[in-house]
Amino acid sequence: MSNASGRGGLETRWRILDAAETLFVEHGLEATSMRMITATAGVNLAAVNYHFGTKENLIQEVFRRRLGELNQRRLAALARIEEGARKRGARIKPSQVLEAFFEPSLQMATDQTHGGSIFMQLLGRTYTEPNAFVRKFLAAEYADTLGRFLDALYASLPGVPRDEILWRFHFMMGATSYAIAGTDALQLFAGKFDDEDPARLIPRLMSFLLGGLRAPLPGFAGGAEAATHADD
Amino acid sequence: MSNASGRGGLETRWRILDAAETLFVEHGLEATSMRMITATAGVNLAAVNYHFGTKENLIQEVFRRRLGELNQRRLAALARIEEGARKRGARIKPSQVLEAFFEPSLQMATDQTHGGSIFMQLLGRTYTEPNAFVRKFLAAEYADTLGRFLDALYASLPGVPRDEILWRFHFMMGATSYAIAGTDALQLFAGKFDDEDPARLIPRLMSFLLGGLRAPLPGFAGGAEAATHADD
DNA sequence: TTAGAATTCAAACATACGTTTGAATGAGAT
DNA sequence: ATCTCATTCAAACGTATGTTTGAATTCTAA
Repeated sequence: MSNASGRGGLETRWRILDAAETLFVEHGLEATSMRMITATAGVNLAAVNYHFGTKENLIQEVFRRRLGELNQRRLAALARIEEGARKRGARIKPSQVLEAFFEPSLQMATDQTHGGSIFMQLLGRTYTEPNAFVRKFLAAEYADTLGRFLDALYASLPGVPRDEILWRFHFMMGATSYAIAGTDALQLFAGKFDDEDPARLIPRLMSFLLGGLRAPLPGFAGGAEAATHADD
Repeated sequence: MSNASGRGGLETRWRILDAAETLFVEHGLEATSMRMITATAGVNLAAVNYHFGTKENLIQEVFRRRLGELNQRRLAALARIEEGARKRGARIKPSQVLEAFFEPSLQMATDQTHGGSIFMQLLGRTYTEPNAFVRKFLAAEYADTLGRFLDALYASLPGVPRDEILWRFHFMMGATSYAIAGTDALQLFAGKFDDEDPARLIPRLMSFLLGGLRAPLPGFAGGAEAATHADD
């Protein structure tokens, strides 16, 4: 092995990852230079290339470090509700699927103590990242989790066309990304945003997402789902 | 005046604006260089600085060119429904406000003939742009329109706390941006996206947005609006 | 204590960036 | 035809980028 605890390679790696994560949120991926990162981290310029090879690899590591835990929490929550439904012999409710997917990210985003709150801002902004390699990497990193959740959602909404479910899931991810990525756009018109309790964001968004999912299908008279109406 | 029709300064300006618009969508604002723009436009490198001064000014011009028309269409639609409601002595319906705001952008985004479809992709991605000056510029450019629509939405939902309305409008903008900015994120998991008719996006999204707006308020028993009750 | 590997460091690498310059070119007006 | 002014052009400007290098330093293990 290389080094023990205090100094040495391992801490340098973490300092770089933390600095990069913060700077990526503030300035974006491309606009954040290696020199900004190493200066913020308090390490030598060459340390990034020594520990990560290239800037692209560093970006991937910044995402991988948090995304793995996030998706594991999501899949664990999904397994839990699937198990509960199996025991009761009932079908999973769509609201449960949404909660299993979106609540972990919202908790990560609003948890002050956890370092992930900065990362969730970054992730929310990066979904629409034009950079090709970042999009490819994110899509690959998400493939399994997203596929599992879509299947669960299909199963929870038997009569509803899969296209419609897919689109609505897409819309929901957009609303969530906005909610997490920052309120800058609207903050100018209503100063009430900042003094709000960030924990209230979760029920607010979940309520909105469920309403959108249950909305009547376009061109249909009936609604997308009849089962839930349980969320007070 | 300087030049007549075919060649000359005016056409150069437009070629640069069109090229920049397209490249900004593909690569992002920072990753698009002056040399890429001028090469695509088929003009000399110095032409950008000659006609627009700096790259930042060019970015602003790219947005201003389309954003003015978009917001004028929105405000015209809002004035129309306000006039109609005034004549009937009735209150404006929230769904009408949403349609007045979101439909013009969706039409611009899905209209193949209009050059604005590329721009709407750009706009959707830029809402979460980390670049400070772009965010400030966009916020200023949107201030009037957004204020007018929020007031109309408040008036259409008396009884509902303004904070909740503000948040939900924020969520709706997120869902819309995602819908417009591209389906790349989900396209990998279901190949059904591309062969869809883009015109169907409008009713799909509008239905989702209305469902989200009408969802029960978090911590309340009743719904945000009593008019619809249409789900399931 | 010493050998050896891992890590840090200052300096330089080649390349790309946005911008500026000054001469060449074009068309319109006198 | 000549003057004039807007525009185009090739070339260079200074600066910043990501990456590499080779020597100095630090830590680990024998």
